[in-house]
Amino acid sequence: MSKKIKIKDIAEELKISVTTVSFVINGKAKEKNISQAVTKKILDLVQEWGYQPNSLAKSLRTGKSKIIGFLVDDISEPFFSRIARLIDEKASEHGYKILFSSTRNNTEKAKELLQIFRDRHVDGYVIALPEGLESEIEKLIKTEAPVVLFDRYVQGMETDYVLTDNSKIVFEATQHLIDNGYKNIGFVTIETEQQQMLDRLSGYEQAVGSNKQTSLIKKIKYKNSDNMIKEMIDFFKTEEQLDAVIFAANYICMDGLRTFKEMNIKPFDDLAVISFDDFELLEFYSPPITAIAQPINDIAENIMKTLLSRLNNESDKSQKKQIVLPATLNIRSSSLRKT
Amino acid sequence: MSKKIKIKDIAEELKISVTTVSFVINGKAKEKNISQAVTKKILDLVQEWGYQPNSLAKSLRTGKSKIIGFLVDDISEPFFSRIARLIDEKASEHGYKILFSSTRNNTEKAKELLQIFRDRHVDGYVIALPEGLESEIEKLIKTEAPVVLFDRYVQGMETDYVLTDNSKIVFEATQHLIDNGYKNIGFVTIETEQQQMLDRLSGYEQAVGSNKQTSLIKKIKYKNSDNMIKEMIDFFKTEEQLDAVIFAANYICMDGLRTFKEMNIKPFDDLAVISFDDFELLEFYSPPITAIAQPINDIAENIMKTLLSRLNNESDKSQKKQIVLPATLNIRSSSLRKT
DNA sequence: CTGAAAGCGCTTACAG
DNA sequence: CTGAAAGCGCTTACAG
Repeated sequence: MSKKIKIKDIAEELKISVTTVSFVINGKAKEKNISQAVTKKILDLVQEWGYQPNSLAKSLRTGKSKIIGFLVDDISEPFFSRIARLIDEKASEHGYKILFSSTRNNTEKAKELLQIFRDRHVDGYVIALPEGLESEIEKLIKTEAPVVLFDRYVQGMETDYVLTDNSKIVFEATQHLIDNGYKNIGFVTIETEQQQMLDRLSGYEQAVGSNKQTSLIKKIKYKNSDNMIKEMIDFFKTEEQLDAVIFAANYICMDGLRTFKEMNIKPFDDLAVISFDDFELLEFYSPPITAIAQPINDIAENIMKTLLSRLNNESDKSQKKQIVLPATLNIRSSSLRKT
Repeated sequence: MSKKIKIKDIAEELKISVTTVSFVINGKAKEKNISQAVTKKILDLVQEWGYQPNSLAKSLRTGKSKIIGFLVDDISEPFFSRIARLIDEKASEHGYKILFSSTRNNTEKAKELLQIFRDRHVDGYVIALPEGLESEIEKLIKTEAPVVLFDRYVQGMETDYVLTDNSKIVFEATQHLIDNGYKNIGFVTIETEQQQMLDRLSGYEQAVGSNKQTSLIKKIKYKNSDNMIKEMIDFFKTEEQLDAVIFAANYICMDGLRTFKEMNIKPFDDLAVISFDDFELLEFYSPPITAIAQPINDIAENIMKTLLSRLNNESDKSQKKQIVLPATLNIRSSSLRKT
């Protein structure tokens, strides 16, 4: 293996100073008035030897690590892993890499991770805010490092974030059911303070309310699948009049479908169904299930646009960017009008 | 925000040398015969001030970054993102973090990424080998940094790896179909040199061969979904005698299901089906589809066990660890015997 | 038992 | 136009 080449080696070989080499490598040849001849000589040798600056030393000196910390509940959730991929692509284009970790709904762990990220001098953060971490994040935001939140937010928190317009699209989804003649629409969500979940709920409530229908809400304490299913069976048994149901998130819908299996409920025939979050399964289910699709590409793009402009100091720091993106309702058979 | 504390600050406050502070912080108090009193004084102040060593400086000095590079085709593929989560968990327990990137089937990009990882001095690598990167990886392996491959491998390559026993489980799956009376079993795979795909194919061929059945293999050049579907339609139309089919991977099965939709083929009724890789959709499909499940937990565990033992120099470097784990056949309705 | 000092590989203010 | 040197914050061989 070729021994690691240092800037000093280049300088010595060419009998010039490391300063000059450093300037040229960092593209400051023009600015620093380095002669064409010297510049070329350096670049050629760099090429020939395949010199790569030691990024650790660079980071230590400049205080920039070119690393972005990505913090979510669980990287294996499709929504998060897709965002991860897209963000990584964009980041790579700009010389950044992503350090990720999953908090697994554990506040203590999340705090630790934040500490580790800080300790490793990540240049910026992309975070789906876990519950209970609000004050830590507030502290973090006061730091120099830019922070972009997504998916979750806290009302009144002054920071950059990128969200889906949860309340609006759930309003539309509910209205779609109402328009198709459904009169007893249930809404299954979890017991939580997470603002995005509350927004989804409020979209439902507004639609139901403005149509003078009764709201039928089931809030389940999220522990595990078994518990979710038990609670849902209970809900579906109690509320016999139900003719439609909206599941407020991916994992809730999954457990909803498990419940259907258990209770032998057939979407559309027995109950109209809409899922928040679209995933492949819904398309292939029989009948195919109507779903709200979050604009994953747009979300990732806006996260990175915001973050990069912060990292490059292109935007006014005191002016926070708060972006709310529209979602789409993918209408399939499960929510059609009964004829 | 509190100014970042350095080791020097601690030393000055306590009127001792940084050497002593460094020894204590790194748990070498005993070894270096630092007095109890001094040790306690230091530890208390570290606690009080919340001192965290600058990991960049530490890395530069020691040459260890405590970062593991994770390289896969696409982090958003469920198989990979699940492995990512599990690996991150284990790594975190040992003070390591994961830097990830997706190669997106782009050899050039993969090479770049490897270079970046090297440049960032990652301590170890976990890689699902992309095609065309064999020689790069060989080079990497000769380096000091430990490399653990998973999912993919190259025959004859001397390295640590963790694999699923592809050929055996596909043999079993094929045999299962044969035992259930199927006589014209097709196998849909992609045109590739990837060893794990060839192993799956060979499992099929052995089973079919040893039962004196004819092999019906469709190798599709992987470009995109549309192309896959087109080719599959072609295959299913040509091979009319087909009474069962095995899809050699997750994404092939997805396109297979799309093809079924297009052609109005119903699994089991029209064609017995088995998928390599189990995912939620298959369980909910009607009828539920039999699938080969890779032992994700075991894979992740073995990757990290191997990697950590290398990182700690606990195992003989010349002795490579090659682990092959058994998979499971989850039998569902799509492959049952026709009565 | 403890400390002064070199060095990891860079960048950059300063000097000429 | 170019260079000598300080310094980022650590660790550790060496000295006492």
